[in-house]
Amino acid sequence: MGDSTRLATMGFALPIKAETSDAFLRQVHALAAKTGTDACTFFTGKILLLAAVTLANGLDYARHILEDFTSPNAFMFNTVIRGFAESAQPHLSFRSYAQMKRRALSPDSFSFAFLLKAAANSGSLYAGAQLHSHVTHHGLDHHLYVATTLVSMYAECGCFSSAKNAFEELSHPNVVAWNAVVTAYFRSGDAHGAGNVFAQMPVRNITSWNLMLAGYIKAAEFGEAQRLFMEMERKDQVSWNTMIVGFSTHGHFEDAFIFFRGLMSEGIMPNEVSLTGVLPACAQMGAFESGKILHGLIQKTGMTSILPVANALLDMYARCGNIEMAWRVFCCDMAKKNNIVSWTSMISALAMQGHGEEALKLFREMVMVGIEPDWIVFVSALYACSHSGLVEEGLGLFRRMTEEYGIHPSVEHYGCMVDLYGRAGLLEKAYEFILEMPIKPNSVIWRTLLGACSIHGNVELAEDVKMRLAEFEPDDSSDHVLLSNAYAKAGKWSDVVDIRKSMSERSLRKDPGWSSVEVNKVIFRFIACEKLSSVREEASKKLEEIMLRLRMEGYMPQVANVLHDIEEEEKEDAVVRHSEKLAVGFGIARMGKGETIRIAKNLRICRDCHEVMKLISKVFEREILLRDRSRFHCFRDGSCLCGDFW
DNA sequence: TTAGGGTTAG
Repeated sequence: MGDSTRLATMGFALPIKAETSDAFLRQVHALAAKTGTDACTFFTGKILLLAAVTLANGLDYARHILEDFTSPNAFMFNTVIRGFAESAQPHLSFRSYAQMKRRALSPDSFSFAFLLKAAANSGSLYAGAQLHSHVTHHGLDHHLYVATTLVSMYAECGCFSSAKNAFEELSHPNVVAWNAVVTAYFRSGDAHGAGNVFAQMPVRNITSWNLMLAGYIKAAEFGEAQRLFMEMERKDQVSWNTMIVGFSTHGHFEDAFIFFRGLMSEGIMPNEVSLTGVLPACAQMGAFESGKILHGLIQKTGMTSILPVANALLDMYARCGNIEMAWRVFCCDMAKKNNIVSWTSMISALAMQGHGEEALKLFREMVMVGIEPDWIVFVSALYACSHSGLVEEGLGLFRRMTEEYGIHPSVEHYGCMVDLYGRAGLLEKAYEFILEMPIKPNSVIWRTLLGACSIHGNVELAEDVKMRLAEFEPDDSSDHVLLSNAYAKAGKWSDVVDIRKSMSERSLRKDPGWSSVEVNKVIFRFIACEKLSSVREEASKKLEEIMLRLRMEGYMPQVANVLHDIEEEEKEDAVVRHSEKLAVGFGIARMGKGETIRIAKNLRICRDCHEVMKLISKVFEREILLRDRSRFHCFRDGSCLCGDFW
């Protein structure tokens, strides 16, 4: 067989999703040029397709091949248009389309399917509407595939009425077109309308059901999603994954676990989507033991080399406070290449434990190995600085972010800077910084400063900031609490009482705080004001015992003098029954002495709880690892590794 | 040899 025949045959044999190396493809192409095989549109078309789909810089390569080609056909252009449509720069598809027209080639239904996808992916209604008129001009607006893509494009670009019109153009829509219009309803925020269309559908397939699940969950209609899920005669892996991911991302972690177990008990093997769904639930809840079991499963199924899975695993260990295991995942599997997500998780992990210097070292290492920092990793690096009191380093980093990397600071970066000054006690600097910000400060920025005022007891500034915050959300209870903490820190008890009273009168309550603790691989979550249950009773009883013992050791609650004027009921909710105290009580009741009590909390720990945890660790000889909204606290022998800086 | 609808990490 001659070279040219062999190469042409290869054109047929090369599978599209093949793992192809850049060198191999270029070699094949060069050989083809020598033998004249590259004149074959079929062969070169396939090369273009392979380059566009599988190579890192394949699109530019493909475009160059196409430019040099004497007589390209529509297929070749479609391939490159498709490649760009799915890339990070979908608008480049339009350039290839222009080139196609310059070469006097007529776009077909395939071209428009890809081009409309490009318009959808770039969110450009302008481009989409223009393409629509080209579609009409070519008489393709009733084409099933093109019209379906039109529906999706308009929905994606936020133009619901046009999406509906495009659908109504179809005299015989098939199930895919129906599905597209249901998705369009959800996109427009009309879950009820989507439900009506779903009810009218002449035929449904499993995807119709699955997109209803996803739509209801995105609309926070969890009950509807559950009801539909129960009604489904057949559930595939996507159905289960939709529930796991959906419930997990909306903070319903227990439900995410239930669906994950449901998937397993159906005999379906969890895939990377199931795991990237359930691992964040473990991470948020601090479910270390459950996370370890998942790690075993991941190793057994060879998924450690799948980067999103490895990164979710790394983040789980980081958020469960096990930095050693996080390191192990970060370093171990040589088959996977850590990307910026892995580095960011590792940097945050170190920062959360107060290892600011090490976090910054890792950041520098990341830059050294050639990873271009993005805005998120800068948030983590700045967070590392603020949590370890590294003011100069933080300032330098903030400057370099713009000067060297051209990243314009977002409100998150400004927040870190305010925190950096604020925690370090440079409150006036923080205040000036906010006033000089080129973007309008939001409530988070002001609340960060208010938090710093409360730590340092600067009442005057706290009052000013509180006034500014009232413009945003006057009824936000956390602002009142922060101001009252500032008064407390400054010893102004009567002001504390006034605030608490006014909160009580206006029935402002704190966000329900929760804390979770893992006992024997089972997670127990305690919520501040929930009704009595047997578990809660057990925790409360133990807590009373513990507090009695602590009082005997000389502990005085920091709130005793704060709350003397407050209604009895209010006292109940207050510091005495903070959820982290219940969690630790439950941990002591149920766990053996040598076991670390791991607690995760959704809000920041208060000073009183921090003191109590320190005492418990000493009096009861327990190690307590507590992750709050801000960082990790590790209580051992009567002190915390955070050194009371948080 | 190319297509339309549903689930994926910081």
